[in-house]
Amino acid sequence: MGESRSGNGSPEGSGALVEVRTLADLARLAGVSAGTVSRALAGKALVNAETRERIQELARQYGFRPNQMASKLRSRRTGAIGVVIPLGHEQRRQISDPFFLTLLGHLADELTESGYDLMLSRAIPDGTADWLERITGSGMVDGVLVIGQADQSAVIDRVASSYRPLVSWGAHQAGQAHCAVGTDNALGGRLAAEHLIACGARRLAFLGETTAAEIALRHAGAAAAAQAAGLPLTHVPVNLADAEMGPQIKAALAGTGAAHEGLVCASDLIAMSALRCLHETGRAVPADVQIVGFDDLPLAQQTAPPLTTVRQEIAEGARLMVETLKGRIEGRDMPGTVMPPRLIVRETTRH
Amino acid sequence: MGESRSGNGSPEGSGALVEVRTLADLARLAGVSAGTVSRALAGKALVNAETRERIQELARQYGFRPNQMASKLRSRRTGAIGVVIPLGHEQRRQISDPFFLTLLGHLADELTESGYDLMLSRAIPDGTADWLERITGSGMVDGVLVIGQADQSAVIDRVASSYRPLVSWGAHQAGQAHCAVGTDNALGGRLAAEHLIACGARRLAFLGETTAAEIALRHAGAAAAAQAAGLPLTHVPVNLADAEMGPQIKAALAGTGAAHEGLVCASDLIAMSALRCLHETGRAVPADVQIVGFDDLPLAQQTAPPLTTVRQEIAEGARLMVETLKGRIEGRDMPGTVMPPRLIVRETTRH
DNA sequence: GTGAAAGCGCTAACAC
DNA sequence: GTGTTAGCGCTTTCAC
Repeated sequence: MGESRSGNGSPEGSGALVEVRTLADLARLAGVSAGTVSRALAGKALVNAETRERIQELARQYGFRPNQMASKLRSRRTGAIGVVIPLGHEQRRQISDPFFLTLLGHLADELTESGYDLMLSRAIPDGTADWLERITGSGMVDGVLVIGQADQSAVIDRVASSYRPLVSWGAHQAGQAHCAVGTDNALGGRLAAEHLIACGARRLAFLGETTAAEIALRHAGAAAAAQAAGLPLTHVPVNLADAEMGPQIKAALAGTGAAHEGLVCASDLIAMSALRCLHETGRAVPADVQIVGFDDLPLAQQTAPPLTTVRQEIAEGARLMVETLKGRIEGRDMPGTVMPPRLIVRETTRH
Repeated sequence: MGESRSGNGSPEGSGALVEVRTLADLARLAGVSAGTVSRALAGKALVNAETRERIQELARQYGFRPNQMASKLRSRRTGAIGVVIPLGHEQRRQISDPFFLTLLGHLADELTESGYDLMLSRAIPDGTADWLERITGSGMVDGVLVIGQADQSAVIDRVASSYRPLVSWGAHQAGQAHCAVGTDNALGGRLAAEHLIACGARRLAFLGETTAAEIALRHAGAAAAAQAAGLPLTHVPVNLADAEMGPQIKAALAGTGAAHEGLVCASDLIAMSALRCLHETGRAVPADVQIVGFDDLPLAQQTAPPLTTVRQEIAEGARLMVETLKGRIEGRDMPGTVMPPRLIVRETTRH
């Protein structure tokens, strides 16, 4: 149910009440066949310019738009891209991560630009692993973008092995079968830790849970840098998705005997939380504790003090994802991309 | 182009390579008719339980999923809701407002919960006013949710007059024809200003551009409260969508001869910017200047000091929007809702 | 340049 | 219970 038509079915300035919902209706009005109307509305060249104009004008008057379902069924092209956010088990049933949301915004822009509609799905991988197939196999989309792999890399791999037009945002791991666009997370983690070390921090901690591959790589990079410098790096697995990060962070920071002087945060959001915890417990940033975030979301500039962070090129990443996907839809075998991260030095480190 | 099937077309553990893409294919395999397969897969009761199981098992083996396009065309029910974000002229071509993104996340949750897909469109109302009709009239969605009216209230009104299943987030204005869910913005603005006044602020300013009706109402509410108290309220029309809010705010605050003591901000984002500007220019919050935000986004708790703000119930609003839309899809004439705002006192005011 | 006809893959009457 | 039939509204050969 639910009317799916706009327009009141009457031509402007006329009292006639002809319902025109189909090509055939309009064809009758124009005195041509449905085929001609179809061609005219599609702007095909084979139609007499004058008839085409007339038909288009008529369509405008009656507010007629061809039914997309029928069109897509017939032409076997949906013009839509599925965008899926797999929510790992650790997360609440809520799309709220500002990084994903920002990426989503950019994807919406890129897809619209390319003439695609965007079908958004929130997937909760609960037991049965067909959350992705439900989208790839629905016949509703020409391709799929997966925002973040969470802990579902295996599922994505499996599906991608037989469904080509799929690109994910995330990490590249050894043996990974699916096409991904993302940042060099290990390098990012290393940059962050090295910067802290260069700024004089000696006791380091990494804040963030490492079930997602991306975060694990950031941690590994930071750990490598710490080891190279012969310094300790504590791992504090705070949960990203949670509003109650504060208590976790405080507990963790208080728990260790030694006060940490340098915090590598798995995301800007965690960094903001840490910033606030330190503020509340009376420790000065960057004088007592130095902090580096990850992502460089717009809000990283708005914190007080502004956040030193490892930038991911989100807009560029969105562009690449869509470009790569379009290539794959056309049958080309586009590779993934690893983008270099960039350290943005602001005021939470003593540079 | 673009394969839209997953599965490799062969049953698990068998070498057979039968392509099963249609109901007819599966019907042949199962030795029944297409109609029966359709009923079995839809879980209809009229099918022999045993045949149903067998068919479903077969479908699973071959990774078969009925084509949604065909299904929807035939059943005249799309199972999708269009979500549109009209970007007013003042904004960049980018969905980035964290309030909208947060609302979008909640809408995605609610719609998924109700079994609907979500078709996201970014609409740029450029000249021709058919950005909404393109969605309502496409036959692709059972209903439409509009996130924010921007300066397009007239267009939404016009479309809504003949397209019933439409609900927007935003303001209720006199003479408004479309169904909206939103907060009592004038009351919110009043609460903010009254609180500042009660906390001792005497020179007030409202930060935010008022082309969108919601913001205009917040301003009006604040202005009314100021007038009732016999106090001045300067209007500083900073642009919401812009990363360069900082300079605008600084210029505006520096420009006026008198230093403002109380800032009513049109959004939490503007409040964060103001917070930072004041920090940079060495004015203490809340000692010198007090600030009230609007929205109560999660990040309002993360600022230093945490933001006093006027809370909008975003999750509840999303739930209401979907509930209202579902009613309208079923033909009921659901009214809109005005939700009460709530002042959340944190640390940017001297309560 | 235009019309007629044949489906796209599915669902829903209607028979049996 | 299940098969058969007739479309959903459009696009696209194929004639003319």
